[in-house]
Formats: sequence, structure tokens, C-alpha cells
Amino acid sequence: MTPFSRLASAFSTLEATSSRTAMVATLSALLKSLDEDEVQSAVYLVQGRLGPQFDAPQFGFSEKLTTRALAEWSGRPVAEIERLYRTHGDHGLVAEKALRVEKTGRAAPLSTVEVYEALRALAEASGSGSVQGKINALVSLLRRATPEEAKYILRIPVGRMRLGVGDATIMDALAISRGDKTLRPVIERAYNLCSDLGLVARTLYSAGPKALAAFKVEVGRPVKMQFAERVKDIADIVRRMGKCAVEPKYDGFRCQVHKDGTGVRIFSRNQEDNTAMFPDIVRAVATQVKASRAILEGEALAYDAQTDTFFPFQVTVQRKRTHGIAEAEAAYPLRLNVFDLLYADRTDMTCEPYQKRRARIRTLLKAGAGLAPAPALVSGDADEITRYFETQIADGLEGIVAKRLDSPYEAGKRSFNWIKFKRAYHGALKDTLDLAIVGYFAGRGARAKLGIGAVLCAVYDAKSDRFRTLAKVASGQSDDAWIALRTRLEKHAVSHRPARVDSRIEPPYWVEPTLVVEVFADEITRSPVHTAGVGTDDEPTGFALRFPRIVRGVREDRQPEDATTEREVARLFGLQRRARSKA
DNA sequence: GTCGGCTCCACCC
DNA sequence: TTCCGACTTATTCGG
DNA sequence: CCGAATAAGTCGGAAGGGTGGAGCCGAC
Repeated sequence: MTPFSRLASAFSTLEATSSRTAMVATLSALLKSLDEDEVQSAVYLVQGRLGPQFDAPQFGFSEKLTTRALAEWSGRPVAEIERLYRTHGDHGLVAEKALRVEKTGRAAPLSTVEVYEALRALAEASGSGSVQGKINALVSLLRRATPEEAKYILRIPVGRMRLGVGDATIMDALAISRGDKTLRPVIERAYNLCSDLGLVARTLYSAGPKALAAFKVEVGRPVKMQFAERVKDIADIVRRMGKCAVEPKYDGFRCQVHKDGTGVRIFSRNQEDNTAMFPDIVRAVATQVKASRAILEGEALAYDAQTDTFFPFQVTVQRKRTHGIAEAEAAYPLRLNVFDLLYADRTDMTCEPYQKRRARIRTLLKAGAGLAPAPALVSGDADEITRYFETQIADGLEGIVAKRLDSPYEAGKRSFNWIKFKRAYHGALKDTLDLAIVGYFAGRGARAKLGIGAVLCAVYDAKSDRFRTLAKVASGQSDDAWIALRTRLEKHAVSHRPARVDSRIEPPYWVEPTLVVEVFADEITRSPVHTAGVGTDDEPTGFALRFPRIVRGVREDRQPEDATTEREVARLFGLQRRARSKA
């Protein structure tokens, strides 16, 4: 039985180490000292989890509740804990450095398995009163912990171990703890096939590397997905791969579908089990897949049969729910665009070349509404691929994914055997001609994220009848000032209102964007600006594109059109980005 | 006692 | 999803 | 030919927008 203090001590060492090889050495020494029946829980704890993605309870417990637990543990007010958290940036450090609550009396030392079991029980609690129950459970665990132990016990529920140790490092350490680095490929392969590093560790320790080598693709167990690398231009794709298969890049949910006789399970890209969310896909698999056992992969999107087009992600994402599934299904049926096959009948297809897998998909699927093989263009010609790409963009898709014709399915890998190429956003803005811009502001009841007094500038997309946020400007005003602004805005209110908006943002008034701009010119130019929606860091910001006059107002000497990304806009115009972290 | 709003959490891209 | 920094590993270059 | 300098690749962490769900709490 290994005391948890040994883990905590090793974690401290790991945290202070930057060299990966040194981390591997520390971690392998720790693992080596563990018993067969401890290594599984220990590996999960190093990962900061309680089990594999597809089979671990969620804590439902993070920053806020941890703060409350710390307050109860230390007997200090919540406000003080919050202050300490802001200065230390980490609940674990607050416990270890600032509070240093000593364990009570002769409390028995915590064992590794004990900590794991306690956290697991905590996570599994649910129902009325469970929030306080979780806090109590955590506090009683902390009362038995040394400050160093407390540091890591707290970090697990908030999901930030901050050890600098990822799966790959754990795998290296496992290899060295039971042999040498040559075991790494066996371990990695087993992990990629079963998605459960704790199971891999236990198997290695109890049955040895041969048992790991015998792992195979198993229907019902999620296989780690293959992902695509990104390139800057299409010529790069041809340069790297030559002749390749080019598929549309759909913006929906990546799904790995396991069919086992009459049973069907659907896993997300993180091996979460989403079967219950997508009954339409389950039915389609049952009727359309001509094999009793199979593992398929594809992208699920809400599909509009009337126009034969796919809905944007914002619509598809509404299918991600656990209640009202039937209604959502009726409103937005899904189609799974199948682009890979990992297993069929009794055959592991992952080692077969891409073209063979694709050919088998065509013979495997019956025609039907729910499942369709994703189209693919085979070409080595950059011009032809560019035209294909433009066709996809015109159809409202995200871009393309090119795949090497002879490559196997590389579970858990991101390599240049798959290459994605996405559009730049201004193309989409230009192409979506029926965009109308509106402005609106969020009044009382807006989400806390925005805060009362946020101004949002949004693009109204008539096609999907939804808004995309372009920019939001925190007013940062006192209440009186805000009421005055609101009064000014009310004068310009117009009646137009979209049918579908975020239910949590119910702006009382809709106004023309130009009026928002006029009314709020001062506030907008002086406030921190954060663009959104079109505003991921590397995409041209809608704010600069749509409201150049405002940006000019900030710095007359700069040309906002020159700035193509949010980051650049922020730099050019001296705008602050939103606070970097909660710390 | 029910219901709706709110906060916090987890996960999709 | 994207970006970025710290490190490691592979490759090139100069004495 | 060898070692240093440089380039390329790996890995982990941090951040953004937006959605639904669970539990809590106060109003009625």
C-alpha cells in the first residue's frame, strides 16, 4: 500500500522539472514502486482524472465549489480565499502555501487508493443537497492531508494538475518502469485502441507487455481518433502528398459509431458516449449498415432535406442535449457523413490503406437518409483541388481535408497523412450576401459572462435566422451611467427581432447597428474590445471589417483594414484583450 | 410545493 | 478550435 | 570527422465562442 504522500511528493518534483526526460525518470521511479492494484488509480490521478473519458464520473465541482471547500477547511471567509486565489492563481497553492491547515490529530495517513476512492465517491454524488455533500466530503479528505497532499487533492477536481505530464510522458514512464523505451510503441498502440491508460498500465503490470501487444480494435470500446494537420495553402497539400483524396470538411460532431449486432454506441472525439443524443443515427446504423459488427467514423450535421443543405454548427450543436431529444431530432434531423471505417464484420480495417477502407464503406452502406458516404475527389492537381475547395465553401462548408491514399488509420495521431485547409473568414463574410447587421445590447438577465451593460454588435444571418456576435464591448459603467446609456439606446429601438436567438440573452430592444455605433461611439472607442464569433485569433475580425470608422476613431493614423486578425487589431489600436486568465 | 431565474459546470467547435 | 513556449531530436555547417 | 549551431518536430498549457444540464434559491 503506497501512501498518497509519496505521489504528492513525486508530483511536486515533476512540477518543478522542465526537462521531459527528467520527468519521465521521476514518474517511472514512482510507478515502479506501486503495486499492481494501485497503478491503475495512480495513473488516473496523474492524468487528473478518475477513469477513461468514456467511463469516468464528472466532478461537477470546479473553481467556485473548491473555493467554498477551502473556506470551510480553513475557517476563513470565501472572500479571503478568492483573494488568495487571485494572487496565487491556483487552489492547490492556496492550500499549500497560504493556508497550511495541519491535519487533525493522529489522523491516519492517506493511501493512494483511498484518495482515489474518496474522490470517486465525491464525483458520483448527485441529487438534492449533493453540492454541500461534495464540499463536506472534500473537506473531510483535506483534514487528513498534509499541505502538500492537499495541493494535489484540490487540483484534481478543478482539472488542473499542472504537472507538465501528459499521456505521452506517462507512456514513456510506464515503458521505462517495466523495461525500457522500446516498450513505448506497444503501450501507445494499446492505449490508442482502448483509450484507457489506467487499463493499459494495469495490464502491463499484471500480465506484461505481451498482453498489451494482444490488444486489438474492439467493437464497443472507443478507438482514439485520427486528426488532421493544417497547412497555409493548397499548394502545400500537393507538395506534401501529391495525388490524394480530398473530402469536404464538415462543421458538426465527429462521431465514432460502433455497431455490435443490434447494439449501437456513438462516441465523441474525446471518447464520450453520446449514443443517447442521436437516436436518428442509431436507427440509421441499424438499418443501413450491412455488417453485423462495424466501427464507422464520420461527421454528424443537422441536415435540411428541403434545400439539401447542412445547417451551420450553431444549429447542429443544439442536438447536443440529454432532454427533449425527440423534439430536437424532429426539428433538426442529423446526417452522418461517413468518411472512415475501422472495423467491419470480423476484420480490423485500421491497417488497411485509405482507399481500401473507402471502397469498403461504399459496399457496406445501404442508401438511406441518415448515413451517407462522404464524397471525395482524388486529385494531385492544385488547381483542381482549389476549385473543389471553393465549391465546398460555396456550399457553406468549412473547407477540405486531404488524405494520403495509402495511409492506414492512425489511431490517436495527428499527422500529415490527413491535412485540413479552412477558409479565411472574410471570404465567408463576402459570400454571405444576405447578411444584415444589427446591434443589440444585453440588459438585465444577460449571462454573467457579459455582465449587465454589455453592448454587442452582431451580424444577422438571414439564412439560418440567427445572430453571430461580431463584437462586444463591456461598458464598465456605473449603474447610473448605464441607465443613461440605455435610455439613449431605447430611443433608437426598432421592432425587428430574429426568431431564434440565444435564449439567455434577451435584449429588450433591437436597434440598427449604425445607431448603436453613433450612440455608443464614445464607449466603444474607449472600452476594451473583444471580438467574437468571427473572432478567433487567426481569423479576420468582424469588428475591424464592419466598423472601420469606430476603429479609426481610436487611432486616426492607422488603417484598420490593414489588420487582419484580432490580435493585430488589438496591437495596432492599443485595445486590451479580455483578461487572460482567472488567475 | 412549484416554477423560473441564476450560477456553475462540462463539452462541442 | 487555435496559438505559443519550452524542450528534444534531426540536420547542417564550419573548423 | 566531430561538435556546435540551427531547423524541425513534440508536448503541454492556455485561451475563445457557444450550447445544454444540474442544483439552488427565492417568489408566488
